[in-house]
Amino acid sequence: MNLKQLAKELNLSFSTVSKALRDSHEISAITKNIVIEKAKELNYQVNPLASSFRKQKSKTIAVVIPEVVNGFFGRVINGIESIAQEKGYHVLIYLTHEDKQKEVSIIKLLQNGRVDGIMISLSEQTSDTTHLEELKEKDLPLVFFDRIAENIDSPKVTTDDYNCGIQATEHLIEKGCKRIAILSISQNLSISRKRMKGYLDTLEKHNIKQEKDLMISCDRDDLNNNDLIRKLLKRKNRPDGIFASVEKLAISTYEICEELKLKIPRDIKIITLSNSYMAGLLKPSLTTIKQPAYEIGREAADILFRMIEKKGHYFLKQNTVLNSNLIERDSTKENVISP
Amino acid sequence: MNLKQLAKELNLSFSTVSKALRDSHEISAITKNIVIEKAKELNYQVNPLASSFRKQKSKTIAVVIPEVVNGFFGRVINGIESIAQEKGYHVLIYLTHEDKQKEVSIIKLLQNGRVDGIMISLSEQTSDTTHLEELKEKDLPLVFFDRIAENIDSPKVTTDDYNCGIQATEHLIEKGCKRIAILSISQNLSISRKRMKGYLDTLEKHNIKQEKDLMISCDRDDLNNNDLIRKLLKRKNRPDGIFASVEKLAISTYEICEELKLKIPRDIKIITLSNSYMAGLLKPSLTTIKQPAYEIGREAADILFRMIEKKGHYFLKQNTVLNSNLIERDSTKENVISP
DNA sequence: TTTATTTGCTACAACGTTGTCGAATATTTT
DNA sequence: AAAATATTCGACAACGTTGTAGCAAATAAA
Repeated sequence: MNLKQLAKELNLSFSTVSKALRDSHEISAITKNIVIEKAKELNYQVNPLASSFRKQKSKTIAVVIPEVVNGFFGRVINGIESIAQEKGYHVLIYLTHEDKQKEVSIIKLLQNGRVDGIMISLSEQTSDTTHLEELKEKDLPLVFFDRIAENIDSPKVTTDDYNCGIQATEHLIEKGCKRIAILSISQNLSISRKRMKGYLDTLEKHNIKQEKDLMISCDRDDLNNNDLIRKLLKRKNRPDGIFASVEKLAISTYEICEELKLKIPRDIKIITLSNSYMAGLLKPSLTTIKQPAYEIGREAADILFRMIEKKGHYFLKQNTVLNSNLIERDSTKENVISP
Repeated sequence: MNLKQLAKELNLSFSTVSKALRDSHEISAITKNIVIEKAKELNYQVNPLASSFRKQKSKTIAVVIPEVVNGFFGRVINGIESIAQEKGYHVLIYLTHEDKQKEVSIIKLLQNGRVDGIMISLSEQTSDTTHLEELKEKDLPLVFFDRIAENIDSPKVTTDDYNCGIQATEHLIEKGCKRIAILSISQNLSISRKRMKGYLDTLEKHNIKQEKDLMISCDRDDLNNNDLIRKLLKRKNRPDGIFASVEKLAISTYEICEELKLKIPRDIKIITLSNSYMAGLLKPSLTTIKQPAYEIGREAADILFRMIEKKGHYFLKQNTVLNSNLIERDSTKENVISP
């Protein structure tokens, strides 16, 4: 059932029918009604492939993320999808698995009109961003969230990463930690650098020596990460506080502490960024900094649609920063000093 | 840059160029090379909207799921995406949020060629399935996973839900439970009914009385679920074992046990279906039945692509069942009888 | 009444690609 | 050498929709 057939049924030209269905002012209310009724009766729906092709608009956006089995990105997708559904857009998902090469080829794939806009959170391997600059040249709307590329003029939605670094470190110091390690992900990522800077600045503020040995750079290789953490905790001069910049590193730390018979929070305190609804039920319950993931998704999607539809305000240099909040639990409980 | 322009650059007809790029046998190896080189040089890529339209194939599939902030569905998407990327397909995500009406309208949206195939896991409100039967009529390939519609002849990929029900119940009985409650989700879902049947059959096998009061039907309203669980655990004759058919209900139970000062596993033992990598670190660690979510995604996607491309074998009545496995942890530890 | 203007509809040309068919060579077979 | 067949390419018509231009008829203004 297409326009032509529907038009024949109605004894109208197919352009009249097309316009009637799109509520054009050129068509009288009477004919519009007749057409709409008939369309409903015959269950006519526009062919989205033809329509997209003609208009060179796909009504589709792409979400490019490192992974999806992750409370944070899951919630972001939720936020994005909620706005997309409101606006009648479709959402394509692409996973980079933290692989720069995959990210590049995905972006290549998206350059030719398949999508009207792109939302991306960079892979941790991404330092060079020429593949994204090409998008800008093609005028394809682009919004970054969380893992942004600072050098590209596209709207960005992030959390207050620098402040997270400060909060986490301050919290550990407050709870009595003297030697604080940071488990960070790739320094390619600005969020990582900012969290690190928050950590470093806070140490400095408290006159705590910065030690390279306490700054562990992890990546997507979980086994290797575990080795690094194990080595860290096995050292005679091991840290008494750990700031894990992502949840999975905190979980690994928990496991290794168990393995090494280290008691949390007695021997070592842990704080992490996390969105898990299970954090409070861990053994011990895990102090977290919770990011507003759903809101990030909604906000970023909202901006993207404004860009696509070229209405409403947005600025290319816009950087929307949403606040995270610290939820104190047992993993950073102060040690009671026995008399 | 389109075919016509590229052809002009090459002094060839655009149909020749089109064929050369698609490696047609009609074109000589020499011209193919020339064309391919030029295309690379000028960075030509086919317009996917035009190509899709012409072929009436979008190279896109839809994944319709209740939610995404969930270890299970996240992993399934991972599996789906991995196959899709191999095959050069794109993946659209739609969330129903357990809302039947949303599911229906999403399915309506997908009926007109926007996607080449659909994978779905039903919302818990879905009992009537006429919206899915319409898809069958339109010959749109459809594969169910996990939450299937038994009455529709489309390939299905599930786990051994009946067996899960048996395993979980047997495990609790083995650990000394006498009064076992089941927290199940909507009985609309066959997985739910099967798990229930496994539970009931196992009780019968052990001559344990089935009590309606111990069968709690939960839904997407978390607050209401919590009330139901709270009521269950506050009863003087409260259960000593709980089989939660989904993870979030186990987590709620943990929280309510804490609230009511019930000790797990001493006062009450808990087992649940879950894919969380944090289960082992909960307080106490949570005994789980782990579903092969990633494999479900891969298997279901594989079948869908066979259907779409009409090659390889598949049967409409095919029901692929993958096995889950029980991971015993502390939440179901046997009580030691003090002398 | 005549001339503008508006209203309501139709005709038609895109959009960029793909597949069919036919034509011109080139190659093989008789 | 002629005929049959293969190879290689070009012309062209779709695919279903949308937007522009045009053309009547109806209404308003002169």
